[in-house]
Amino acid sequence: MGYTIAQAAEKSKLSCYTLRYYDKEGLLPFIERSEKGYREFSDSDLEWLALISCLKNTGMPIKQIKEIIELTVEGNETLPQRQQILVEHRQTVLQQIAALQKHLEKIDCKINLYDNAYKAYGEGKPVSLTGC
Amino acid sequence: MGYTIAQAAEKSKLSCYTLRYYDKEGLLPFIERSEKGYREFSDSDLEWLALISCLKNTGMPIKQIKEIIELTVEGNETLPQRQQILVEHRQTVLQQIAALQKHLEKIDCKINLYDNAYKAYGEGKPVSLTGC
DNA sequence: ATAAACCTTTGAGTTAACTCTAATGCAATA
DNA sequence: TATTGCATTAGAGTTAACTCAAAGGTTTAT
Repeated sequence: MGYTIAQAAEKSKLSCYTLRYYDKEGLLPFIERSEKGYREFSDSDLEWLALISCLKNTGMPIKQIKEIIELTVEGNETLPQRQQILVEHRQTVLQQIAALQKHLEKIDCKINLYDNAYKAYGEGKPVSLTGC
Repeated sequence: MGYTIAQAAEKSKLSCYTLRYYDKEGLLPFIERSEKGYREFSDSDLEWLALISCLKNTGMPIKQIKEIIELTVEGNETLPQRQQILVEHRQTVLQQIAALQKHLEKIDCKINLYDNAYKAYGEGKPVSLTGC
């Protein structure tokens, strides 16, 4: 019978609104409909949603996610292209992690600076916040 | 004399539009003005911009960045509050990195799966994309 | 059988963070 | 001194990704 949209929303941790929006944007062409037009989500649909969430949460725009879906619909000949998109996206994720780590260093340095500055302030010495 | 907005934009790698927008939003209360009303950015202003960019690029909303600026304007008594905001933000950055690393694992796993799937497809065997 | 709780669609509204346009003024140069 | 290029402002427009409201049909429980 499949899951209702509310059940799929709960399992995927997305809202019903978001699921309908994704459907409207062409991200869910594989979802079945009941006689009366209700969406019926299968377990494999939920796996797709997990991949979509993964890509979205790593900054892939919905338009590019849609490209992968469209290639998937075309069939197995497109497996290399789909993989290529993932390989390129993998690189951007690595870059995001590296950037965050660099930013983290700066934040850590600032936190230290604030410690020193507050001590200096308490002792009536000149307070400096520069250095990182 | 200080830097013009175009020079500050170049150095900070932000656009003039963005700098004016940040000013309008209250993120740059320390910027001086020339007689004729032109902004004059100092080196210390550029350091502030670097911190603002760091916080923005780690997902801090402009409203919260503004809070830090406002505390700074209040004086040295607010050093502990400002530090506290950074300490809490540090935690969110750690969580972002952890989340990205988890997503990266899934992407890596999918890339592998596509390899196997394409081989199976080439050999006329059943193609499966499930498993991660 | 009727109310409550689902589902549907279309299309409008929201939010953040820009991004640009228009009108205007100042500055540097041929 | 006229043109070119940079500066200013207010306010409108853009974009992505939702988020919701309205109007209606379906299902479930009393």
